[in-house]
Amino acid sequence: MTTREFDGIRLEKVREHVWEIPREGEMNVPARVLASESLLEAIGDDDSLQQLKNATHLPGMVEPALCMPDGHQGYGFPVGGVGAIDARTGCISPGAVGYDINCGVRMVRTNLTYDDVRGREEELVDALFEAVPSGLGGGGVVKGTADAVEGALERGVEWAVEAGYGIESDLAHCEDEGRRPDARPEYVSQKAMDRGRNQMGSLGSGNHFLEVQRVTDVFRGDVAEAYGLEEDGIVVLIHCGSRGLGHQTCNDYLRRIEQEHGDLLADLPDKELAAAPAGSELAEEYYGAMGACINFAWVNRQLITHQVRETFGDVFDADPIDDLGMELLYDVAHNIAKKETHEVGVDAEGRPAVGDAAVDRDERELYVHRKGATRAFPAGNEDVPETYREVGQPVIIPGSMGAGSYVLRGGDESMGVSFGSTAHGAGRLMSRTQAKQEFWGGDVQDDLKDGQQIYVKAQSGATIAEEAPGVYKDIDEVIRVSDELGIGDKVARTFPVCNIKG
DNA sequence: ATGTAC
Repeated sequence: MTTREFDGIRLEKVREHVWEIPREGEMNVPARVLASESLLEAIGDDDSLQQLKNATHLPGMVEPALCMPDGHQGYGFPVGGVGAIDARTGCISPGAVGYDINCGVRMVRTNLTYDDVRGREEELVDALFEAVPSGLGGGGVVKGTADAVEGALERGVEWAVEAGYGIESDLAHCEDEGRRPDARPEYVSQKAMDRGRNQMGSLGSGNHFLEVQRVTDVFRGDVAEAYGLEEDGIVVLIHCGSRGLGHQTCNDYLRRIEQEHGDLLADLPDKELAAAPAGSELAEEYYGAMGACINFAWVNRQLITHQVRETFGDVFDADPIDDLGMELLYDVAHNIAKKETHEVGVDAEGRPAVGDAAVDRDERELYVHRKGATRAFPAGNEDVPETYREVGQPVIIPGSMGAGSYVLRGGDESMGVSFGSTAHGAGRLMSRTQAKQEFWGGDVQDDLKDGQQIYVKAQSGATIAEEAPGVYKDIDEVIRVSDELGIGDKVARTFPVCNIKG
């Protein structure tokens, strides 16, 4: 048997791209890493494996805890982690969702080709930079009145479209149609709402960005056609989340868990995994508040989409919808927990079980935590919008600003292998601190422009250094693993034209 | 990720 060991954690190769940390001690289930040998080396280089192992201690975890091929260490639970926990007997963990609730990415297609934008990159990047608020702190597209914040939290994209910031088809082209049915705005604190108030329609900082891209490769022509993608076509990618509002909400509930459920916390190997027991008031309140933050993040990306459409309309002197065909291709969340029903192994008494103890499979309602992982439902799944149901859910996976991105479709194996999930990006190779020691923002910017005709404009040079292409794993390798496992199939590849950052 | 710290 092929094995690998990192800092005393041993992994056994189950099959190609699947590595298992066997169950031992207090682990409820084994853990699995979905990675090629080279990606596993990168994942084993930080604390991800220990964090993944720790997460198997969470009560009610069913089936192995998973790390996607782009995984790296995060707060308590790895970024790139998927944890499926029984929604009746288990728990829900804010750290396994992430501080940036519904950080996610959407792609807007256009009728433009690369020839239409070549030579006008600087004009375009300047106009977008002007139109889309970015960077730390406040300033949004709309005035965040109490009614606006409330509408966004309660109704998501539906609110934004009714307020004039989108078109009807935007709703269907968004995960959950841009609205979590179980959102409970009353469980979002006043402090969180105050932080979100003047951030409605703002990119933020860190790895968040807005990028104009050209399609360089089409791998599955029929699926690309269903998605409205063609080689040489121009698309726009928007990557951001719920800003201060989601961050505050995560923080609020972590503190409340510490105060109200210290007993559960004491049994966990890492305080950062703090979880509210399923069925508790706190679990219900966090789940409802998180749903509202999810809606807020969707509104955020929707308002930015509106600004992008207006800007393209101005720059190309055309109607963004009728002439430029700027329809939303799809919007995916990659920091989220949702109640979903999946098949899990059960023992003779019908209790969730793994390995030899599992004698049958049965459906269970689970809190599926996807932290830095993207839902990737296959063709035929009823949660895939009707227009895409025959080909599978679009999965948008951004790479670094020097490498480009991928559009995948949910693969036929995703439900059985990864609770209908795949990777969410290239995944960091080093910390932000280390990145700033290795790179200088201005140099990175010059190299991208001179070497690859990629025009980057950012609020802060430090952010460019933190997000330098060399800070990330190889996106092609991440996607290869997803494709070969059959959890997310390659549809098209894009390459950056211009990029704005916080 | 984040009014980059309780």
